[in-house]
Amino acid sequence: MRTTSRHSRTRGLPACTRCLARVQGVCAGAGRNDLGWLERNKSHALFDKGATIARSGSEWPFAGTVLSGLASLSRTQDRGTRQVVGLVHPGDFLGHPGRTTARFDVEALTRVEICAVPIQPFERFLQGVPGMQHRMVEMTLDELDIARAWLGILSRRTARMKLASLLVHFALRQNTSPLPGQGCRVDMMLTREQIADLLSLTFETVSRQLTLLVNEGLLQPVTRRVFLVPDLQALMRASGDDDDGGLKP
Amino acid sequence: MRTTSRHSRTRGLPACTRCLARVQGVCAGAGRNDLGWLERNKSHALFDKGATIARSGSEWPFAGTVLSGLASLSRTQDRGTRQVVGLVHPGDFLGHPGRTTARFDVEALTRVEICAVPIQPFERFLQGVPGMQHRMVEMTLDELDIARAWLGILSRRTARMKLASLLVHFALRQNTSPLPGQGCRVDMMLTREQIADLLSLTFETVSRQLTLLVNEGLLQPVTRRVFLVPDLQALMRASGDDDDGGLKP
DNA sequence: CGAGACGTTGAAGGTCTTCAAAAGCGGTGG
DNA sequence: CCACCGCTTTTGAAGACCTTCAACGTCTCG
Repeated sequence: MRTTSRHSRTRGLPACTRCLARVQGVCAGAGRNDLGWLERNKSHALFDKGATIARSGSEWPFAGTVLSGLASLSRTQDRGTRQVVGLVHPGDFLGHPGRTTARFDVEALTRVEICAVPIQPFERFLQGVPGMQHRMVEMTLDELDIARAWLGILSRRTARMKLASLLVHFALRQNTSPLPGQGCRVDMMLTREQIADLLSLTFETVSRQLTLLVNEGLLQPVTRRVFLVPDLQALMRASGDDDDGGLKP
Repeated sequence: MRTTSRHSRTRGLPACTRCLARVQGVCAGAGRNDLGWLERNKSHALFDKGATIARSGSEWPFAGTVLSGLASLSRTQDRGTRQVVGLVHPGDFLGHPGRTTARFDVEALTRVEICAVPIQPFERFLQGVPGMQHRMVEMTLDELDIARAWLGILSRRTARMKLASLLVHFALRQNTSPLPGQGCRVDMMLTREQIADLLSLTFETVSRQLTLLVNEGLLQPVTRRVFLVPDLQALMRASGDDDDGGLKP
């Protein structure tokens, strides 16, 4: 298995104009002319599952947008124990303006595909495009909101609630407009062990709670990591105080 | 008990030049001349314990720095349940540039004293002072780091570890330079119930774990909410994987 | 002092973890 | 193709941990 990353110039990358980052990512702040600069300077970075994308304390290798896969931001505590403090989904941006060193380890939880621009040219580029500068600030604020939303997941009291919250989180990230009452698809992309890691649980508990949710009809297994959610509202209810899952008269 | 806030013009406020915000807060980005503007426009806001400082979705009433007390940022879930997503300590800033509505409820956990500036004049002021603009971005990034550090506390597996983490968090915020091997003082400022709320535990568990930590000599009670930490390193060890509390041979 | 909020302690029960075993799935090579 | 291997997932049983319900101290302030 490859554990290193491969960079390749632009090859295989979608044109900026049809990239998802154009709509929701950094590039939403770029004008049409600026896109040309990005188009010329971007390159493709691939990371295999388990690869380290950035290490806490060391320099950010690049600024970039995740195109596919899933990465985790984690802190390594004093001794060995690792704590995940956030997830990076497709469309999310990696790197911060004015901050050259990483504050957290970034690890590829699955195979990860990134559209990357070398950090220094990007910084200089930012100076000249006020729209993108402003966009970067906005994105930092968004990131803050996301970190706090993530807190809301982790701080749930029971394993059931944590898991339901995480499923909802993935569902909302993967389904652009989940209609209420409409079913939707959720790809966890992770092993039970990785999920357990995220939620500070054991993989056995994750497995048990998942089968419970399936038995209750809140989930339908498609593959082992992909589920159908028949009723997202119901799942959201299960992620909160849900003692009345056993309906009270 | 008063539940509303009182604003009073500058009276009782320390001069900007000797304010802690000058060193570590927003104002660290301000020049000497800019301080004059702040000095003229700042006012004093007092909130009693339990008072709402800002409500999610509604407009920020002001931009300001907390001078004393402790406030919580919390999300109100779909139904009733409230989840704390962060703490605001003295020296911390409230409000965001370019974002006029609050994303979270801000509640005074104790009596809170704030040095406030009306939001619109402050926004205009920011435009003219590049140093402070930059400082605001930095502070947002810091806030992000703090939110993620907070995640590290909440995601601890056992009540003992959560509590130890929170104690360390407070210790580091309240003691500017805690020397290793040196004792330090921690003021929790909160009731057992509020602590339990923060950590998603019950107040009984908090009480029990605190007495355990005291019995082990990791804490010495000063008052019910103030403790002496004889060995901060030891407490930090207790906040991680600490099975060897029962020393292994 | 008496009331009310805050804090401690005990016992029973539920949830999660730990240790252990076995089954399912995906590859590789004979 | 199938046997085999490693990794993932499920399931079971025992025990640790946390919560719940309840009673009792303690502190503070009118």
